[in-house]
Amino acid sequence: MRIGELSSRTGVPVPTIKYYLREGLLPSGERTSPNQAQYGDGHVRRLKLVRAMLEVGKLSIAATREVLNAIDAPGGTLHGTLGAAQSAVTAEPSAGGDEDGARQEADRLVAVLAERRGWRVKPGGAARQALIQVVAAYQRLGQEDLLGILDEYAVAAERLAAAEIAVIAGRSELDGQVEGVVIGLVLGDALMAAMRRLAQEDVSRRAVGERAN
Amino acid sequence: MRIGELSSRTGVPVPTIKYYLREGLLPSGERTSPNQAQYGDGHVRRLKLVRAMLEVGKLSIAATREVLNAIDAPGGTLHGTLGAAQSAVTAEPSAGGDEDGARQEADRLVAVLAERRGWRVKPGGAARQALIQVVAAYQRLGQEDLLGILDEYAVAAERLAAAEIAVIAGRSELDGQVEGVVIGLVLGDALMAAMRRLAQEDVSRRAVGERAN
DNA sequence: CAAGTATGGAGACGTATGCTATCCATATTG
DNA sequence: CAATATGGATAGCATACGTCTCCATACTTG
Repeated sequence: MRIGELSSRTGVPVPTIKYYLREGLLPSGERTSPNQAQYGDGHVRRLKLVRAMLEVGKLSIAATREVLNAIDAPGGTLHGTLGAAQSAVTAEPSAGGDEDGARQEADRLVAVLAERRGWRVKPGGAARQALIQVVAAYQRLGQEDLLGILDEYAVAAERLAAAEIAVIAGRSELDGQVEGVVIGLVLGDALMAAMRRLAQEDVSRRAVGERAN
Repeated sequence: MRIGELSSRTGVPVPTIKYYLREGLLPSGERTSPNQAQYGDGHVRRLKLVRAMLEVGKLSIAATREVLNAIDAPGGTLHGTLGAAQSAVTAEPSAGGDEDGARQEADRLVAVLAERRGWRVKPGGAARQALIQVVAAYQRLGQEDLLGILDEYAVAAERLAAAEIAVIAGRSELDGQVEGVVIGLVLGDALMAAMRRLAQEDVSRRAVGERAN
């Protein structure tokens, strides 16, 4: 198929597809003449993935490109791909000062948590740094009591990660596994966020005892 | 204190504070003369909250303003404030077409889920629409099997929401409660996302049997 | 096979966002 | 009293994510 059909099959405007091609989010089609190219089902699939990461996952173009590179990297292990994708989606923490020491306190809290849960995670890893940042923010806002349920979050995260990996490990082809892990990573955030809102709405409605929402 | 001290106490540059004042993210100080104003601890507090929502919560200036308005709205119930804050942080879904019908399928799936969990949530609510969007994305990407663990997500979300509300309900002043609910909403997403990455890292490391991370 | 439309490729252009910089008259400070 | 800071307002800047315009070439439709 040519670009027009790729567009109509995915709902993505032609100029936007051209833009993605330029940005390296989509491999170019197979050239049949100097200015003609053929696209296949793989392009449709990839384009849908790109849109999902951009629109649902709210990734930037650059982050999306890095994630795709991680997926496409040949010979990577699942674990390696996940790590690469994680650092792609986790913006590093803008190196702000830490006058109040919340950063160090948070670091300690996270270390204790990891210990308690038996997590062996890289000290300098993107995921860990991100968590430290968030915990520090809670502290700076004087919301230490909310950090009391940190373990609830941890348990929830553990269970979800385990369930997700179990589903993905059950897939036959490796390609599907790699893609699944990354989709679970990127879209999973959005899924959990939406689910949390829904649950909050319900719990808060009950707590307040409001009739018929 | 004057703006300079407000700046040094929060680490936010003076021009940025001025910008926030203009954008209505921060109330202006108490004028002592035509071009002098006094800021207090409330301003420090509010400014920290603003920064946390922008940097950690990744909210836009506009969303931040709406959330603050929800917090400041007089006479709102906790439930009402949560609802207002939720629609502020949940961008509406850009009204794209749904040629493939994934949208309808997702809608049905979410309805069934809500039924199964006993959730009474607004059909047109922002949270629900967001979830439908995410579920539709999974389907469009052919990741239906990952939706098999939707209930795990739901249970996790329920537990977290309940724990959070319990902590907040235990607070004495209403102001603290309102702020807590909103912080739990905004920063909670970031917290859960970071936690998920950490757990994924650990689970994937175990699954792959890698030695010493 | 002629006329009209679509394509690939590349650069210019547009819009939104989140700050920074510059001015300036007035206040404060050393 | 000279140097610095303030508030207020306007202008400028960088980044991000597209969209528009061109153009020579290729399809395709009557």
